[in-house]
Amino acid sequence: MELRTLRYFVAVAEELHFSRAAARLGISQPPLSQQIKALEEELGGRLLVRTNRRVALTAAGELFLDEAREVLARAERASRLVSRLGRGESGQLRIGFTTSVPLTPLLPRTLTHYRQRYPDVDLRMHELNSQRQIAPLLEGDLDIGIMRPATLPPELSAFTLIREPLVAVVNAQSELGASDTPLSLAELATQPFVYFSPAAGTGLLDQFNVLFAQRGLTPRLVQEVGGPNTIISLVASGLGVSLLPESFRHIHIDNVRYRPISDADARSEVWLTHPRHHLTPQAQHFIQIVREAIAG
Amino acid sequence: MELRTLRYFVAVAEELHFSRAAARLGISQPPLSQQIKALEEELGGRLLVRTNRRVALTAAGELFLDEAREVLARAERASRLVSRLGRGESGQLRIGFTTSVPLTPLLPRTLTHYRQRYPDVDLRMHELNSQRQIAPLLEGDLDIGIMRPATLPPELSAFTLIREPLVAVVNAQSELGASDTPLSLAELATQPFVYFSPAAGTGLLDQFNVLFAQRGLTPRLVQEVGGPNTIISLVASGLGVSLLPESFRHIHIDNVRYRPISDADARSEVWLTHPRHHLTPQAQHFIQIVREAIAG
DNA sequence: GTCTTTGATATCCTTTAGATATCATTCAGG
DNA sequence: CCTGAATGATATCTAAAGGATATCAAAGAC
Repeated sequence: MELRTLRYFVAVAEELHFSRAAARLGISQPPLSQQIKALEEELGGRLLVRTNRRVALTAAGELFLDEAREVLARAERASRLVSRLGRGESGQLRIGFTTSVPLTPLLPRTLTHYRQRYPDVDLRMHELNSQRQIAPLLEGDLDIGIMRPATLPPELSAFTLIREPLVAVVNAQSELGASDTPLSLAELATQPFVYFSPAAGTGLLDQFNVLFAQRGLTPRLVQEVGGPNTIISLVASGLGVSLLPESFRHIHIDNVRYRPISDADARSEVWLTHPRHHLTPQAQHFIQIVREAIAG
Repeated sequence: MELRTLRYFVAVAEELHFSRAAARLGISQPPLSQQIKALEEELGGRLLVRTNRRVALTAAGELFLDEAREVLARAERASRLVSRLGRGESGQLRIGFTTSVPLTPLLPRTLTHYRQRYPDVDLRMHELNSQRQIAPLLEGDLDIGIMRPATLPPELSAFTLIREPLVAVVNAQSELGASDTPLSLAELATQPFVYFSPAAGTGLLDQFNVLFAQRGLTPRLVQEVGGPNTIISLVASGLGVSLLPESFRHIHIDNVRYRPISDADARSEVWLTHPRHHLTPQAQHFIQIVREAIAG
């Protein structure tokens, strides 16, 4: 017994007429008669009484009609549900992101598009620093990570979403805060620094260290903190200077001034990171949309 | 999508191993891979992730596994239910019978056998006189009628279950009640008669009329009654004589004596009547068993 | 009685499922 | 790091099942 058989039987039971049912099914009448006959043989009893040019259901046929409809409905429902899920039109999408990412227009814009295109996907956003996104990505607890550059295990793959210059964060009342002109890293390194602690897990710290090390500079850290907002606050209070991606310019705080960096390699990136293989369809769609947003 | 596809998918999802699943299904591995692939294409998404010699379910696959099991279970249930009903192992059987029938051992014996063989059939016995069984038989409200000979419409068919002699029912105190020897219809016809009214609907009345008319006898009816028990009671009270099938001998009432009839054609029959075509399987089985009981 | 309707039957063809042989990938173990 | 076993994918062929066409048989309708 196959679903086709059930579809055929339901058609005949509804039309009570083999030829009409066959036309409805888009097949010719003889195979339909044969299929019904085979079904009756398999079940071991008549489902239809073919009498004097009239077709009627037996008691068994009545019962089977109900049951067959039920089975077909369930099968169709299963197909629909799984199809939607498999096509990434439902289900969920779990995205990790760092603090700085919502400051750029790219992510909000992408999320808006994605929501419009896939309104039935349950979108779960998790604010996590770069390091803390890696384990969930590996374990399948996160589908996509949006993070600063980091050393990734080979199971993860990434591409650059945003490339932005670094800017100096200085106190407006301080010596360096007197101007808006570009500043070199060497100049900046003369000042006491407020920066992330290694425990903060951000990829920016690595970049920071590399940049200064390449120039033989060792800035004096006066305070290690956990988050960029704290950095900016402490700069505002005059504790020292800092170096952050340009998107933090969106954070306006009294007494804080952002100055461009003249060094050409003082740039930072935002990565989209994902498991190298076996992306969920939802994640594939998200990546598709984010790529469109970058291109457009 | 067919049930076979679902069975295949469930096997793979349970084994998480194509070759083992194929072995379990009794097919070889390549067609199984192809069927799963085709299923995934139809649904528009992956159900299984084939990674490094390990097979795992996707989210869509997990969902589809549940759904597929459900569909298969329902289909099997439908098949089982309908099969039982269609084979006459469940459902119901409605039998009409006249008053005299339970007096013979045939019907109780047949019912016992039938119940043993088909314990799940809902057996409904309706005590109805011969005439009143015809309409329900025609309209499908009765599957089988057990009745006295009657004129049947062509849609009904009958065969003889029991052939039994008629006996005179006489009052023990009366002149005819003095002996047990055979009596002729002519002798009996000299006495006042107690018999069925035409409204009683019994086939016996027709036979009665024919028997006497053939001999040019016109017995004097002193009382028309509705049922055989009333006839016997009235004979007991001395109102007259009567003529009944031998099975009524089982009814022992004081002052009533049964005497054989010497006329060879003074016999009656019990018929099993049924719709000529389209017997339900339950009815077919009952007829089969009743025939065995007659033969054995 | 003849014609039309309608399901069943017979035969052939097309499609699809399944078998066999082989390949590609991966991972275990030396 | 290389070799070999394990395992799913691919290619090709065969067998079976589904479906089409032609025709028949039974039963009402006129």
